[in-house]
Amino acid sequence: MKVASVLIPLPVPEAFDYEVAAEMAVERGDQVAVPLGPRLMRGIVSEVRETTGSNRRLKAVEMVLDDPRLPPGTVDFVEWAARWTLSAPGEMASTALKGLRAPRPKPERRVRRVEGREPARPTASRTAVLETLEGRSMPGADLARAAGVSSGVVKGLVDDGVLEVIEIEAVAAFDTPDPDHAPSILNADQAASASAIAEAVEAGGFAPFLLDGVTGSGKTEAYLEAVARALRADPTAQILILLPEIALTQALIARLSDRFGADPAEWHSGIAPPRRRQVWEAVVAGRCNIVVGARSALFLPFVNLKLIVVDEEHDSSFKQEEGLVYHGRDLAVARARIEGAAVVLASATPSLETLFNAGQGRYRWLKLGARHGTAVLPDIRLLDLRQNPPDPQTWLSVPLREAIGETLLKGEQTLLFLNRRGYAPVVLCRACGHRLTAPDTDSWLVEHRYTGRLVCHLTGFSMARPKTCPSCGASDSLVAVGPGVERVEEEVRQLFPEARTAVFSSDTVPDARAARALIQSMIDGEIDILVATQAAAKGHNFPKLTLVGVVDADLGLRGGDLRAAERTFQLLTQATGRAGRAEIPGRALLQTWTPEHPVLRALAAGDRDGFVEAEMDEREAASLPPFGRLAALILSGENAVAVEKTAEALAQSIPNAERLEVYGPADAPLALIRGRRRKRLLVRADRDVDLQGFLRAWLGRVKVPASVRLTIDVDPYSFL
DNA sequence: TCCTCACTCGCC
DNA sequence: GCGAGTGAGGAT
Repeated sequence: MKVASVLIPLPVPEAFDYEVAAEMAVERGDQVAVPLGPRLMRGIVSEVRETTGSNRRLKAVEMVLDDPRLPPGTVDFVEWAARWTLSAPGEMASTALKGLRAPRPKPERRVRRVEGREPARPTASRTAVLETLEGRSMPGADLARAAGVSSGVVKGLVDDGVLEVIEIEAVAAFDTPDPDHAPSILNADQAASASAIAEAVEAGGFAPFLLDGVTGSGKTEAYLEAVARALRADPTAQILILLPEIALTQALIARLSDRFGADPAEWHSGIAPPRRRQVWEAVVAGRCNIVVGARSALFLPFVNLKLIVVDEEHDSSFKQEEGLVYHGRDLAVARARIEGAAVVLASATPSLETLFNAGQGRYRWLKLGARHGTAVLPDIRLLDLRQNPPDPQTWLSVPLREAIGETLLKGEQTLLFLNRRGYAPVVLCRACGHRLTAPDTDSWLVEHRYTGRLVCHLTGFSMARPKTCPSCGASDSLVAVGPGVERVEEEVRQLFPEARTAVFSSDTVPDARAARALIQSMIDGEIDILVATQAAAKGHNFPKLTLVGVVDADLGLRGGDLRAAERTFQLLTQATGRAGRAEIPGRALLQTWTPEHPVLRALAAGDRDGFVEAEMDEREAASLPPFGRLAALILSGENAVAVEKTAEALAQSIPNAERLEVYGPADAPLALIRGRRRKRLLVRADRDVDLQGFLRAWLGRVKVPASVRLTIDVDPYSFL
């Protein structure tokens, strides 16, 4: 008997077996319809085998669906990713079918001439229509407009049988990229890096690289040259370029279009579903060479994947925290290994994990030298707020104000960086000290003056600012505490009323189009002072920007997060790297209360190696990543007792293991979100311990009731 | 004694 | 994810 294992998009731990009728041709990767209980479900065949029968009576595969078969590498990858993240393989598999959810784009209806038919009554309008059409076909409405007649005339000709309506299936054409369209002139470092990558692609097989170069050193040109050479060697090669954020895709797509004379395919959650379907079908058919996308593009059904680039690889946006929990960078390396492809992790501030792998020789380390052209790294200085404290209720110290004024006088631009949305991060009552929070949630409400509302950044809850304190009832007692970008902009406008200011945050820039518009007006010099969250710290190039002021360089160094120092270093490096990218040298001023902090000292000295060395030593001493591995278990539920009991049950059944410890259960830092109690356990293991195996054994011993949700986060980034 | 509702389990 | 099965508690 022939049996197929089928991955079904449900939270079940394994594939289900189905009998395959003798005459039915089924292969691994096929999409099939299978009965499950009373329903029919779409599934993906993970294995087909001959058996002599089984204990269990199997249902039969209903039919093989007409949709494309997933390539073997895609199925391997999905199964590996499910094992790695301890998630249901069928759910992981269904992410590889995301492109098929939408209907195909509607076929276009056009009219064309029917051979040999003439209008019975050739009026002037009808003749005009037929002359406009000539031998072509076009949409009826367009034809009527072009001929200067109403659409009724065209319809009349169709009714007469002179014209006929045809439907044209919209098969998206992806132009073939031309590797020789507009090559860049590379410096020696760039050329050497591009060659190393290209040679690995041509040789075939898994080859991981770290492409390491400061902002402006030309990483993009280097990897695009490698892409060009890969395409020259194999015109059917497929290349995936991953970016941490959708907002960055447009700029890269424009560069790819310039370089290759063809638009790459774009893939992320912002793309309309019918278009996604076109991209998905083109990728699986090998009709599309280059895809630029967010982390979900890793699950596309590539048939000849040769190279993956993970740009800004250190960016924690690659970590998906909701639904399936995975890290796009780590999965990119895994996919490359499975497909036998090259993978390039590119960054000016690589993650410690990647630096560790490069240092150990697991990744080839490609270094790019100085900035392109004449631009030099900005002069970075710390402003000690203990010596220059800002006035009460203001956040800009005198030296920073003076620097902004000088920059303004010279007609150059300033970026003030503060990684805090809204007007004020906390609203509290002066009468009773109560801090306003969202209902049933432990996180503070942030005041937004533009919208006049108090917003919870965690749950999205918002409310009008109350007149009286909800806790003690005092009136006019609520005060906004601390600065957000809106409040800093208010201060700037008071100090420099003549300056043109703008705020760049996810509130003022809700989508990619708005981001592009704001970035363009910055480039065009229509803004003098831009106050921005991290949304503007990444990847953009502002030629007239010469001053970057970091309002609160200590933000992010507080708190016990494993990666707090690393993240701060990366963010501030990116932010200060915005200054002076063109002809004019730039400077960066960092306001801090702790100028002696090693991260800030390393930053001011431009000493990345010094920072990395110090941070690596600390991690090694504590056996934390990259020297050890972590996994977090988060239990949550509305029933606090059930959550508590489950956490206790887990703590009671920890399997024996060497070189591995379990911490907790403890209240999660945000112990209450949307009325759900949260408990957390943390596992630390040495690098060579089978962490996933341990977790599987552990979870096999404990029954988690349906009222409690268990989230497993292997290699966690967020410690909430 | 019957009915409702919340929860649990299996689905191949 | 969904439907069938189960058992406790309430109204009749």
